[in-house]
Amino acid sequence: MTTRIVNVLVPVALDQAYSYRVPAGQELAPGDVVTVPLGATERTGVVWGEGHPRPGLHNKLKDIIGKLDVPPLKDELRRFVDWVAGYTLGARGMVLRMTLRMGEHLGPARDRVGVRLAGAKPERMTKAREKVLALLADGMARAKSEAADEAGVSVGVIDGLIDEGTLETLVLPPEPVAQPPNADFHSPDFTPAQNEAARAIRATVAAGGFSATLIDGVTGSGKTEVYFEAVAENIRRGRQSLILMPEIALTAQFLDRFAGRFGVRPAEWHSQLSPRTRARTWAAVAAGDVSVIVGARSALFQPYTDLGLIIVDEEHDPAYKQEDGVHYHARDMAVVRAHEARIPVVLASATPSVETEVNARRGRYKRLHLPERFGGQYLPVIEAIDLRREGPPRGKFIAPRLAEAVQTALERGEQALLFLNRRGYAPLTLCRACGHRFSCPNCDAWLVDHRFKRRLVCHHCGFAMPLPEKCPKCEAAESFAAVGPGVERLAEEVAGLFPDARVMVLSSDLVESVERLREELGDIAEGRFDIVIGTQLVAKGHHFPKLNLVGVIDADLGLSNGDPRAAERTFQLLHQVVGRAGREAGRGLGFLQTHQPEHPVMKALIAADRDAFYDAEIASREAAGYPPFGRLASIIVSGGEKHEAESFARKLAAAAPLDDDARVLGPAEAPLAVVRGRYRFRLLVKSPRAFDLSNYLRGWLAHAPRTRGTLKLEVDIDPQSFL
DNA sequence: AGCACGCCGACT
DNA sequence: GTCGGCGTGCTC
Repeated sequence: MTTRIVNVLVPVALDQAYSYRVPAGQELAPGDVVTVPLGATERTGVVWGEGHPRPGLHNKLKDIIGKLDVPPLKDELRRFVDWVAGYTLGARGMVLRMTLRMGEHLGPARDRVGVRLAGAKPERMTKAREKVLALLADGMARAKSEAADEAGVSVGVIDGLIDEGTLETLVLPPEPVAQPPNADFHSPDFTPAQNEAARAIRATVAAGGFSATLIDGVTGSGKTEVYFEAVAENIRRGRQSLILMPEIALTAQFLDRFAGRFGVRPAEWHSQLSPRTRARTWAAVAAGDVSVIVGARSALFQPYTDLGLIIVDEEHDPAYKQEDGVHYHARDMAVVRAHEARIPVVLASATPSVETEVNARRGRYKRLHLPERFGGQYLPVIEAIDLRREGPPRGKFIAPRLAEAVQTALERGEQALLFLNRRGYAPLTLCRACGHRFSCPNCDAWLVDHRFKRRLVCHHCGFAMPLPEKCPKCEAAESFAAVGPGVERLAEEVAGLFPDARVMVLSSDLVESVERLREELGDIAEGRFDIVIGTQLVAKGHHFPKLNLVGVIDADLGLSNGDPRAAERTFQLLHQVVGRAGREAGRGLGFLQTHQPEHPVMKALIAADRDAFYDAEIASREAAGYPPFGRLASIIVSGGEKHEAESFARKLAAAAPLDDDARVLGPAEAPLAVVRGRYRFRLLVKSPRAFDLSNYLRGWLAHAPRTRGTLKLEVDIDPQSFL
């Protein structure tokens, strides 16, 4: 009898599935999760298909060790893994790894100890014991810790009652990861526009099959409530729903909103889950016990048994792009997965990505437009402050007109937000005597002065040093000058202008913990601060009812870096930030301090003419052949030695196959030429939209020289940033 | 990605 | 003389 051979994909950096012998009597099918020997260790892998005996490999074949007691990965998911690997040029094993990140110990869940009344009265009665007995009088079993909590006593009391025989213990079934949501728990009051959108999206879900829908509406227009209707419809049909969010937007506030609509909180999936919860959630998703999961991008790779709907909230958010390991864009892959599974995908945004906007304009995506804010929420009036004509005094960063507006807000007892997307005190420190500039020893970047922490810090590698007494070059004392503003410096200026105002500075490096940040945001919402100074941390999340004024200190900040998405990013970020003004009072005011008020981004924001921005941006992308009108890939070659990295990048470029449709640009020094002591060179590949760029790159790299030593090569299809 | 193997510098 | 640094190459 010949032994059966199967191919098993292991979650390591291998593109190939390896062949293993199936022990006699072992039943295996594609998708089964198995343990196999690999090198010196054992790994968990997935049966990817039938294997065939290959000469020369005979005596190398090892036996499958065993099969795990979890549901097999669906064909649909395996195809998705293959597709993502093929598209991104990542090793298939590394893509599979994302679906198997479920915690190592998938074994049976730890027993939960429950208690219930057994009968016998305790010899000694105490207040605490009375409380426990009263609670358990109904005869129902409860988890030990729950019973203690609810009775308001310590577990010691429970243990005492168990010892006396008053209570008995039993093994409780494991607690479900999430309770089943109720599609009809609460029916929201909708405006006519929302009603129409909700009706349309329910119909889309009911129709089934692949479709892509953009829910397009400003913050406060009820996008979430509308896509909840899609989720509700999908729940009624008994299928699983995935709601993707940028990690940072996955807040308690959102989970509560979900609970308000569906009666229970959804299951969560993100990087901060404990290993145990991770494993249980994975198993529950694979078993079909979870109906709705809300998660960050990695939730896309979960082993759903019957996924019926994917929502991508804030679809334009740059956080959807994974920049390390397998480079993938979760929004794009969500569309692919939906297509693969033949289910609807819903994208939601107030400022869609240009890609999505183009798809909506061309009718490839259905657009559901939610035109206005509801519940007394209004859009702010936006004005530019032309820094060439009415800029602040030298060394200051708040223009007189903005300062006046802040003063007015304070007099009215309202809040003001000053937005500056730059951490620290000043982005550059130089010596006035000799011109020496402090730069990072490991990176091609200036050291940022962080006065609160009394350090000069590199934002790319984390290098930090105290500011020396004297200039390290010319030894001049007291000669340092801070150049440019950061939020800390802005706080100093604000303290000088408005000495009585209560000021809060919010910046990621000043955040101690997520809970602390939540408290601080809560404090702001409740009006315990007058002026908030913040980086992009303040752009999303909490709603501040008393905030009516937003001042953008440097609206041009993101525009200058030669990145093809700079304008889009800036528009999205500033739109979100100024949109925070006046959501309740209806007299929101936003100021953009800019050197280029005629820039399409500024003009569109000021005129509240979003379409004007998209028109201009789409036209310029089309003219340049940039996405979505063409394809783009970047290859970063890096190495510890500059010459070595550069010459390898040149050899790589020289090895590029000739093709009329593929243009290879570079190598050029990457915009961040040195990071963490590694020299970086970048190649860009441009092609028409219809060209299979992934395949071209695969062919190229297969015959390109191999990296040696410290050299590293990173391929990024659809790069989102050129850094 | 792990992990072992292997070849050069400072130490119980 | 060995311990251990991490560069290189392999994993059915």
